Amino acid sequence: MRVFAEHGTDVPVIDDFIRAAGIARGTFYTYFRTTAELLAATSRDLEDRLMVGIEAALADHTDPLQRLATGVRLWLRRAREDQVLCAFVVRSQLRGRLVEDILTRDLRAGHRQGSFRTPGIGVARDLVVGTIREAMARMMTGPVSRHYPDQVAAVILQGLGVESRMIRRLMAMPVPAMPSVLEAQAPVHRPR
Amino acid sequence: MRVFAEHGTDVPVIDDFIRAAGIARGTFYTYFRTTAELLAATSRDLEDRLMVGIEAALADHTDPLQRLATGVRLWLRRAREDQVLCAFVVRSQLRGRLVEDILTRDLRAGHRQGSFRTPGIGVARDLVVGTIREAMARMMTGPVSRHYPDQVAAVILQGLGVESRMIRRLMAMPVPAMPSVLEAQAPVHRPR
Amino acid sequence: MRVFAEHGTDVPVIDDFIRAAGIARGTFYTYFRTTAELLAATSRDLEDRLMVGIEAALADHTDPLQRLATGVRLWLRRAREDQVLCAFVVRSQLRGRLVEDILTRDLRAGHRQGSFRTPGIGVARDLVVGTIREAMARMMTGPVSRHYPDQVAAVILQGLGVESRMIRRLMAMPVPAMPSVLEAQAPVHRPR
Amino acid sequence: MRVFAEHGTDVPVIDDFIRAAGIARGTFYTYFRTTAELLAATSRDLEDRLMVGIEAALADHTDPLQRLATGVRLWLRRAREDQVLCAFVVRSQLRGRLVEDILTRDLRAGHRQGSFRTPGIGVARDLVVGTIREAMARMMTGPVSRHYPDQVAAVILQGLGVESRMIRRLMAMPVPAMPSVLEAQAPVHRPR
DNA sequence: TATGAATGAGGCTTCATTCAT
DNA sequence: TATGAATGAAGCCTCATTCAT
Repeated sequence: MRVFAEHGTDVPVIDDFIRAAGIARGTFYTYFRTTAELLAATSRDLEDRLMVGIEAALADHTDPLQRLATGVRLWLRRAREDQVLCAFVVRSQLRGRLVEDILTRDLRAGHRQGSFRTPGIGVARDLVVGTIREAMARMMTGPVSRHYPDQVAAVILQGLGVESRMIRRLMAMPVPAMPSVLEAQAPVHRPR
Repeated sequence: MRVFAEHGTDVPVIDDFIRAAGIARGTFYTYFRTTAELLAATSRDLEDRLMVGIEAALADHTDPLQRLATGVRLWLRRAREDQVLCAFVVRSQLRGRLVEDILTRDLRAGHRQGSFRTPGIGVARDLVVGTIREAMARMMTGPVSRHYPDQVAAVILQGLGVESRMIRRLMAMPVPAMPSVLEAQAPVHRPR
Repeated sequence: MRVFAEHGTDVPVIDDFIRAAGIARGTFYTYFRTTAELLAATSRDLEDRLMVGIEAALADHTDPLQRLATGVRLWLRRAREDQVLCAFVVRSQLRGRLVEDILTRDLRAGHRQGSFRTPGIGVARDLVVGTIREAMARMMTGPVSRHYPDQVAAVILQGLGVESRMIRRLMAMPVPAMPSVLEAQAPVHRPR
Repeated sequence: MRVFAEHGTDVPVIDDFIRAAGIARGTFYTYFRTTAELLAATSRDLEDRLMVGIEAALADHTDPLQRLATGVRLWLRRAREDQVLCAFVVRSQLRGRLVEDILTRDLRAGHRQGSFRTPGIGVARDLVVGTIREAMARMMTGPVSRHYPDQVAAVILQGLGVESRMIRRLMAMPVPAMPSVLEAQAPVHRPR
């Protein structure tokens, strides 16, 4: 993830990975055929870790509005602490399946119960995903205010049609802790 | 632009351009030193055409809210008609200076006069840029409803804190025509 | 043998053998240092089986003309039943010592007693070996008539100067059975 | 041709060719994608030169027996003077279309008019091709007697059923000169 | 004696860049 | 100013070989 993130416009080459991993050229090919394949595996791994962690933290919440508000705040706070994560997500055009599924489900539920008011689910999703991505692009290039994550979450909710008073109340709530232990639980990659 | 747009993850190579342009290898170097230089020139050209066109259409408007609403609608309508444009912008991470300057100016002005209510200009800008970019990513991959551009514009305005009634009024207004003649006026690139 | 035979122009690699044999990479090196060494062992093994079998079938014959006629017929009949054998011999440029020795001895003896009339032993050997090889190349690529082996044997004898009447008589003789048991007796390869 | 011929068991690598040709690595790929492609082109070129030369020398002859006898003698004499040619043909398993076509035509015609007596055209062809190839394999490894080419031609004709007296008469005839100028007329290879 | 992950030398291929015409 | 063959640096990939288990 770090190698992918650190490389700017130019695509990282296999040499970068083997140097970072401290392995031999040939060893790379025992596990991946191309860097694209490695990118896919890394994305999947990242999504697994991050989204599973957030889901665990949201275990108690059932209200879609609260779930979404808390989920976005958790994601952005986590992102703010990790420029590498931001760079990776921004560069890799990550659109994890798990992210899409959970987000869409909550948007739909919130729409049904009248928490969100947008011209459709798709548009709502584009607002959420696009704004978060742009926020990560900003956090990737430099430090931001401690309040930035919640400010972004607030405009997102505002864009979804949530009332100002409710937004203020949601932002006043404490965010649950993300089980950091999950960070270590990297799924083992099976050699090809 | 088409060559840049059509290339997915992998960066296009000089060969792609000379084949598309029907010129000889050496001729490329009469005009550009690298593909990065060509990309910069293409971006600048695109920005010139698009933003100058929108500015021209907004000539009459002075109210920042109206300017922003109309500008976003024009941009998205134009984008909807041109998948290549969308792909190019999404892929090239284009952040034109002109776009940033005009957008920031209008956001600031609108904020000052109370039209927008967000926790800051930066957050507002991230919402606008991120959502538009995501919308273009969607339009890049397939056709969308005729109403999609205005729906996206509506949630953006909602995210900026504009009242629903006002949004409806703005969306009901006709968009001015973009001087299509500009499309043809590709600024001539001077050989280096 | 099958792996060597199936590979066309390109040389087979160790991976091909371990896959075919169902053994691990490292196990190969317990028995052979290189694929060339394996090829040599395979050739020797093949020669042992084939030539020893033919010699056994020729045990009763002492007349060099009859020995040669019968030996060639046996070889070609055996080859006709086994495309893999043909491919292996054609591809490996096999020139077994045993084959050369026995063939040369019979040609010389037949020459001395006036059965063969050629400008020399070497030329005779080239005719026999070259034609048999070419016949195997033909049988390697597809099925041939049941009579093909004997037809090839006939032109070879004709090339050696044997009279037509004698050729007909030789071809009318039944070929002795090759002790098929030998087929199974693969000499055990001693680990290095 | 020289590079292909000089390499023994091991396949020549692109480096061998660029060194022999005195060109840069990349230049190779302007003309050929693989060494196999180069081999094919070289074979075609060789066949063109050699067979066209022999055909020119046979221009006066119409009798299939005389054509075949002279053609084989010319081929073998030419081969005797050029170990590189021999090595190349033996190694490349060359079976040029032109060779096959002309040979088959003459064998068929000779068969029809009773000059050849073999159990079939295919068998006759295998005898001719196989024996010539084996002769070239011999000439490839070392020098042979001045008479060797004609001796080989003689056993081939004998194998085709030509009478001894006739063979002697044919071998006594002088061989026509092969237009050596053709050697220089290498067909130009078009870049891919 | 079998295993198979790790190794790195050797060969392959692309592609930006030059330059004589 | 256009052309396109030639160039060679840079990165890719295979595969023979080792070695700890």
